[in-house]
Amino acid sequence: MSISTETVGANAERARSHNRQMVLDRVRQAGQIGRAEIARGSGLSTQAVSNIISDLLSDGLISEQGRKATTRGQPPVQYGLNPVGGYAIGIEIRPDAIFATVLDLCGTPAASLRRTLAAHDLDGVTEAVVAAKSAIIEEADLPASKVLGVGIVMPGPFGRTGLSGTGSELSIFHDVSPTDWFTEALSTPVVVENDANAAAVAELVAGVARGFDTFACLYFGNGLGLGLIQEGRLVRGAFGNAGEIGHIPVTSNGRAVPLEAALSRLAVQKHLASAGFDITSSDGLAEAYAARNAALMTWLDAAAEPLSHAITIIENMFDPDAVILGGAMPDAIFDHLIGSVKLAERSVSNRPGRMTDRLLRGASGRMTGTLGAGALVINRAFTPRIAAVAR
Amino acid sequence: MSISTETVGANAERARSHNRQMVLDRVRQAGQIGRAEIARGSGLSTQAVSNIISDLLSDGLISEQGRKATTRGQPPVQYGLNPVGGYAIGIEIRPDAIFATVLDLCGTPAASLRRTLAAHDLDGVTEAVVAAKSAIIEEADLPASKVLGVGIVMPGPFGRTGLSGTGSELSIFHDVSPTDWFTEALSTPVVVENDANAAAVAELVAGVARGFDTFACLYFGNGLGLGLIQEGRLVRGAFGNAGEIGHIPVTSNGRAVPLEAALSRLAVQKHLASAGFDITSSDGLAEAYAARNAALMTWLDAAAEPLSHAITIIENMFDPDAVILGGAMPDAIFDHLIGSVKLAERSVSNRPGRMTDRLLRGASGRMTGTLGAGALVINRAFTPRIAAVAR
DNA sequence: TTGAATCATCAAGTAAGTTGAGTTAATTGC
DNA sequence: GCAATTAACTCAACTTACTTGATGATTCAA
Repeated sequence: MSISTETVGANAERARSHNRQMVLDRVRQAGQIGRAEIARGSGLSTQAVSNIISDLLSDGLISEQGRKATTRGQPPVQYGLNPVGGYAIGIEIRPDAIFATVLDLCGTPAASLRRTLAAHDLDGVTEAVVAAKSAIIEEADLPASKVLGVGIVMPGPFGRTGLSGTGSELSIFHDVSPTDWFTEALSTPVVVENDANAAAVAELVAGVARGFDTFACLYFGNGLGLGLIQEGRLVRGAFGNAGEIGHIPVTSNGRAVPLEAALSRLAVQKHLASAGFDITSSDGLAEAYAARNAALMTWLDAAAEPLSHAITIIENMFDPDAVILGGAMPDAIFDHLIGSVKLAERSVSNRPGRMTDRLLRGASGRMTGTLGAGALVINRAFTPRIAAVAR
Repeated sequence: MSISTETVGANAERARSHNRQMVLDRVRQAGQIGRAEIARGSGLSTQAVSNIISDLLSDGLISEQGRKATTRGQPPVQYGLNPVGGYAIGIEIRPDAIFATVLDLCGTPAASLRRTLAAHDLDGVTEAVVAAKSAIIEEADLPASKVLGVGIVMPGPFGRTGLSGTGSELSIFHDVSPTDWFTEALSTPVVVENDANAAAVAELVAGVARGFDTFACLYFGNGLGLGLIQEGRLVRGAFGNAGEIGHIPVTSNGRAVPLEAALSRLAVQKHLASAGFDITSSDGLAEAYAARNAALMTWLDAAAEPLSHAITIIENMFDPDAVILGGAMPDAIFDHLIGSVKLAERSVSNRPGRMTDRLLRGASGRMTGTLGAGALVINRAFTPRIAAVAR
């Protein structure tokens, strides 16, 4: 049952689709770019690029944006993404609610909604997801033709593993492929990932990881997850469960505990509860931090070390451009952690002449999971597909 | 200076090259396979596959191997790799010596040699590598046209990092790209990787990882490295230094030490030395193990725990098909470790219905680095290239 | 023995990229 | 100010490599 990817052959049709997505991706990465420049960078002739650009123009995915002043010669016409050329729907399934959002091509949210999740069986969840899709399409008034697909984010790990029962995973999908299931139920292209992977893609598409090729996103959900991007693609593992960093044992006060017992949203809530504070919302945490709540500050002091440990593991295992913190914590708390953590000197990431900090705060805020769901779809629209296709 | 990959456009020429490599890879993976089956699996027409097969036949890369008995219809002609259709040269640069080998298309060694390495400056090393290449070509009597390329393995990490000076890395390449340097010096296609990555590819091409898509190879060099394969490709990190697992701190006897201080070839040698045994060769270790040397057995007992810890980290971070042990340890010692290590229950890899053990011993023996150097080239010959090209 | 199923080849057709000549539009240098 | 230079862009013919559909080959099953 391992996820497997298979390389497919190239024919004219697939080559065209590949080239279209490649050109689109170059336009996105550059912001504005001309045809000749794309041709130089891609190894295609300017004529081929010209034809593809004219396709993309008539599909409304890109728009002409003036000419660029150059040193000599005819100034190249610049093209940029047309944000309203396509939309992605992102749906996040949380234990208590379903969140849905619509992102435009640039990854900017155009609408969003929240529905409490009553039933937790397969049919109930499916129905809720289908309803959320219809509702958000209606709310944003999207023509069906502009919907690129639906991204769905749910807690991992997927399938039966040794971690089953430790988190908030959806056991209703233990024996059903969620991707196949929702593709069927929604009759649309569907991408399914866990929250940490989605957060990483959100940062790649519209966050601080724009321009990065290889990075890691340490994600604070209820537990602690890790989204890994290598050469612009998700590192998913053989069964889609890579990045379960929260379950790595660390020693805390001489005892071996899972990392997420020391470093996660639940960990801080538990610590605060034991000090008599019942704080469960992000706003509550932000207020407590603003008020310099003593229990919270103690926890933050204690959290710096396991965080440093986690980052050392990530850096030495992945050699990323940077590690990004994301998820269910107020920005102020992330900033505090980033300021107080002592990064290891013995790390492959401790290199002279770095262009960015080793540790960054994500830009997607606390809705990063839902935004990430949409970002998965956007990302797929920009990813050329000859070579490997998941099956 | 980060390694960057760039997606290129598809044209007829690149599509053909992609398809050739894809077909070749399917032939390799299947052992024996017919044209129609390749067509079904690849999404190409049988006619297209037929044309490519006839190309590969006339290049001598594959051979006809009879017809397969089927239930009905004309029995398909089967094709398999022709081992003598191409050769890869693998060169491993160790601190004290240079090893070279020639592998045929199936990854079987055809010749090998060892040269002591006198000079350690850039020119000296370069000269030795160039000489090793000529010598091994002469020894194996290879026609130039059949040489697919040269794979070079050297200790990492590459470039200036926070780990500089802790291992046996080649500091002469701190400010030169080894790939560019050797491509120039050898005027052949060159692939350069560290020993752990090469070991992983060796297992993928001709070892126990044949058929795996996503796995990890824990490599005992002087230190401890990790080679990661995800969807058939190396996970290299932003700067080619992913997998430096040996530098992750672990607690041993209450002190934080790098993992490789507890678990590596140097670690066992040091432990034996402190007990009065001067054992530095693999044969020596194997003898000591056969004799149940008390100091060695103590070390092995103590090593089980850090090994278990390392595997837990790898499994939860990568969700691999399996973890493979490879490198500079006698098989008997690996087997002992595999038998004695207690794998964590709380792991994404602890799943019901597994097809393989979670922990396997590599098949390449102690020359795995050198074999891996060749395997890098073999692997590249089978990897379709539209999509991403390193630059 | 005939029909179904599958593999295989041929020849014509087609999609998509390439090539090379010619046009457009800007800067540079006299 | 004007010609030369440079670079972007377009058109039309050409090329490559895959697809399609017809035909034949080979085997098993009824």
